[in-house]
Amino acid sequence: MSETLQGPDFSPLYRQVKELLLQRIAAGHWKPGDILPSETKLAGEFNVSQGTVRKALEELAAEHLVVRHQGKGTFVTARGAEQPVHFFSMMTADHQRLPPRFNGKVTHEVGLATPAERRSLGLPEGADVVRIFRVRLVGGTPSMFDEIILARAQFPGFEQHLNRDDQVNTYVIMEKEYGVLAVRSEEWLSAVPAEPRHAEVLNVEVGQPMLKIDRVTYGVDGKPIELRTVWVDTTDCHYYNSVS
Amino acid sequence: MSETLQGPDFSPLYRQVKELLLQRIAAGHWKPGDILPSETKLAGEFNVSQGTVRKALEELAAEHLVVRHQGKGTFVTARGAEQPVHFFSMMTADHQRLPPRFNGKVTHEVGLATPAERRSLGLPEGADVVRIFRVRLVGGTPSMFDEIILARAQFPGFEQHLNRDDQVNTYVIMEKEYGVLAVRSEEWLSAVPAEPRHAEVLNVEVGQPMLKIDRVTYGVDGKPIELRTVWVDTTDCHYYNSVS
DNA sequence: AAGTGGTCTAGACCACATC
DNA sequence: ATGTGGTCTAGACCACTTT
Repeated sequence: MSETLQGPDFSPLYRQVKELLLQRIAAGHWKPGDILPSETKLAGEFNVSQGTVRKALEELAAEHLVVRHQGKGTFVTARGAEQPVHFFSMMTADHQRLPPRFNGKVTHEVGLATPAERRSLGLPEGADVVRIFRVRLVGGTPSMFDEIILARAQFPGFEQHLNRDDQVNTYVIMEKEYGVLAVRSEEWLSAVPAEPRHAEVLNVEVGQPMLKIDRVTYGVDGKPIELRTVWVDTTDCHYYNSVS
Repeated sequence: MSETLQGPDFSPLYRQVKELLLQRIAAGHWKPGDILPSETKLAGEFNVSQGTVRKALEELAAEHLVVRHQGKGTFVTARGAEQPVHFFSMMTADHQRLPPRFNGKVTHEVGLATPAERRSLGLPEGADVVRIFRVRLVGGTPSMFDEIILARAQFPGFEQHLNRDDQVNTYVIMEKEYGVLAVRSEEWLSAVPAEPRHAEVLNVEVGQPMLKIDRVTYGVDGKPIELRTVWVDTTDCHYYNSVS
């Protein structure tokens, strides 16, 4: 790595190191929760200085792909009971995080992806998707209606995992069962009238204002892995965002 | 700065440097748009290494308090036509930024702050607030209703600045007229039925779903400077958020 | 040519966790 | 005692901007 690079695809050394680490994480060489080699070892392996490896790791940490602990080491991000998914923005009225809790009735359907779904998920024509529906509870009362859309080929049998527990997080399942790490989401919010199918299960009137959240979630490689729409009765909770 | 600090209020050198720079910006020693001394000069002044100053500046840049340009220098963040406020999350239906445009009819009232307003703004009992009301246009049609609440003592005559132009940004006014830099916002979103006062000016039916955004904005010193509630008709626009 | 921030290196010492 | 990441330093060279 000592020769000078100048080509059009030039990038700083630490970014090249970051890219290599990213590829190994994406390929499952290190799995969520695994410890990475120390800065010194990585520096030796890549023939760069420890400071260069450090800068690569700091960027990965800023993107929540790894977690660093002084005295312990650097670990691939793992979600679970201890480490909740950080990109979940619903809060109770008194600004507490919402504990994940569902009513246990998960339904699903398998079908051909619509053109819009294919575009958003990057799927070829004729691909199948799984659409999963469930209801989230806030303080015991049904308040949110989830519709989750996944590529069937990427997550075969996904819906079965959701039926096993009433508080499973879909991103934890993706991680533990399919080795797919959710990294980033884009969300679009609007206010819409409650539809009959929501009124039925959420104990609201048809037409009552609901917060609608359209979300696309991306994996380590930057490709979309999930589409989700959530309809929320915001009587008892809010969507929180801190922006700087 | 060579003696070892160990006390309960210990903080790394680069954070102390950052704090000093922050204080100077907050005090108006450097104003928005001003260039800061180079890393080398700051390092000399503070008797630390250039790398330590760099780390302080990088943190300030990450928080959008300064902007760095290779070959030119480091500048205090300035908002305006060129550099729009980055924490404005409403997008048109086709994912474009909304140009700021108001209908020009700004109304306001001055009154005693309510207990809730005092708590949110950190005001003493008996303090006055100004409440400003205006309507934002999306593609020419009125779509958003703003209620802006400010401490009267901090921003005397603020409402007059809003009447001068139909596309002024309140944070630009705070910066240019009062030397107050808005740095961070917290927002809470919910869906609510349109009230009569909104229906009247936004051309919607009473009861129609509206996106309600409650926002608190903080200044350089971390103290709240503005309360705002925005009611949005999300027919033609969405609230966008990218979360990682 | 001179000055700026961006990258890279090498080495020192510290704080923290584990053995 | 050892190993980890966190801080701090000093110096080199590069890329970009302005004079």
